[in-house]
Amino acid sequence: MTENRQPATGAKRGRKRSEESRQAILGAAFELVDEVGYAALTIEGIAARAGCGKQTIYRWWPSKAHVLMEALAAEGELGVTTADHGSYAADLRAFLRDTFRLGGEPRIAGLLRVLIAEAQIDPRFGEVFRAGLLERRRDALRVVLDRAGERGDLPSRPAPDTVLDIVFGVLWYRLLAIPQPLDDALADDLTATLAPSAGGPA
Amino acid sequence: MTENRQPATGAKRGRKRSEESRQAILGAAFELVDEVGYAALTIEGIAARAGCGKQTIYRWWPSKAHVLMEALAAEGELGVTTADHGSYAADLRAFLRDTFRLGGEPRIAGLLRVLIAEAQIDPRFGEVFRAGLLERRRDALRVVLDRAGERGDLPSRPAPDTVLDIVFGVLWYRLLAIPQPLDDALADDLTATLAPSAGGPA
DNA sequence: TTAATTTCGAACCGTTGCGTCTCGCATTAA
DNA sequence: TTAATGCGAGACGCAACGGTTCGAAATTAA
Repeated sequence: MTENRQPATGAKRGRKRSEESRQAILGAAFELVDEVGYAALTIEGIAARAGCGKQTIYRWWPSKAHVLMEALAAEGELGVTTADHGSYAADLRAFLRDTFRLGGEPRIAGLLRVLIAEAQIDPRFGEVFRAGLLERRRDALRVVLDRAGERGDLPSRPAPDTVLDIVFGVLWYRLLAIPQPLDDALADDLTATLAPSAGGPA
Repeated sequence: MTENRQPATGAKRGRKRSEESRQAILGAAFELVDEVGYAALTIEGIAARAGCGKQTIYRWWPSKAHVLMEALAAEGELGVTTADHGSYAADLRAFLRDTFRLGGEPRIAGLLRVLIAEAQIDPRFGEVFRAGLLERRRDALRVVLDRAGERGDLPSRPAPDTVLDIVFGVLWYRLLAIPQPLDDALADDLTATLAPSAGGPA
């Protein structure tokens, strides 16, 4: 064990981590996975394209999936949109359209697909992925639901947790099962189903 | 190319395929994936446990995922339940409960998870999996929806295709994203949302 | 300035499983 | 019988893993 001579607050001793290498690695991984596919993606290949040694990757990431997850966060900034549009239906509709548009980007969609796949196969990565991505998205939608609850705007029928399951369920199912366009029509159909007060009378 | 000397109807020449080996392989794969996990599952390991040569596996299946998909069909018989219960709500409720109960079996759930994961990573297997499993399940639920349509029992609000996406979306999302029990309460909540005529007045 | 610490790129190596191939034997139709 | 096919077993070359070691460079505390 290294003895603890540093002051409790950071200020480590030696050479700093190279931000340049970090970005080169993330960029190389993002490009390569698109060119050769996830199965053929290798740490050695990433290192070669990034112009760094394998060890520099192994030092900071436990697997290629971890690299890609960080690359996803770096390249496709996940804009969480939970602005207040005045009503539950409007909020939900906006959330769905934005989320679907993001999930419709082919590069993003491809990454999401292989990452959730790897999360099933590698339990260690699964934890990171669930906490770092899936739960965050659920939290974002929960903001919308909580606001609707305070407004008294929330239908009683599908329980809030069920709404979460339906929204993200449909999103992921379309990505994984039968790749289909994730269009606005689906978003509106879902909105009408989950927030009937919008399209109906009143 | 082998010349076509056989009569058009089967009746090949040489030794027949060993049904004993086939079942030994499927059983070994089913056991091993549970013991060591999908990532550590190897063709060599399956062959060793089944007491057969590697070639006997490679001759009949292109990958371990294909083996497991056949093992799933062999072990967990997928009972598709589309009996007529008199109303759309009752049919849907029964379908959901049965499907959820099946997906709740830990062994089955584990297999489903790794198979849809592999389908994302290996496109060749993806086609087989979508056609042989995902589409079949959609077809089963479509029977229920078509019958409801003929009865005039079908709500206008969620389009039939959207119902498919919601039902299977929630099912798969629960399996993949946040392993939760898939209980009857969820099935009933979904039924009430998709077939409101049931819980409501009239 | 100096010494300690840490990262860097590069190379090496043992292990593992893949996928192909070959062997000798068993089984079956012609 | 003869030809064709499936079988178990195992050898083979290949690719990638993942862990280690090396010298050089960079950074910071003393």
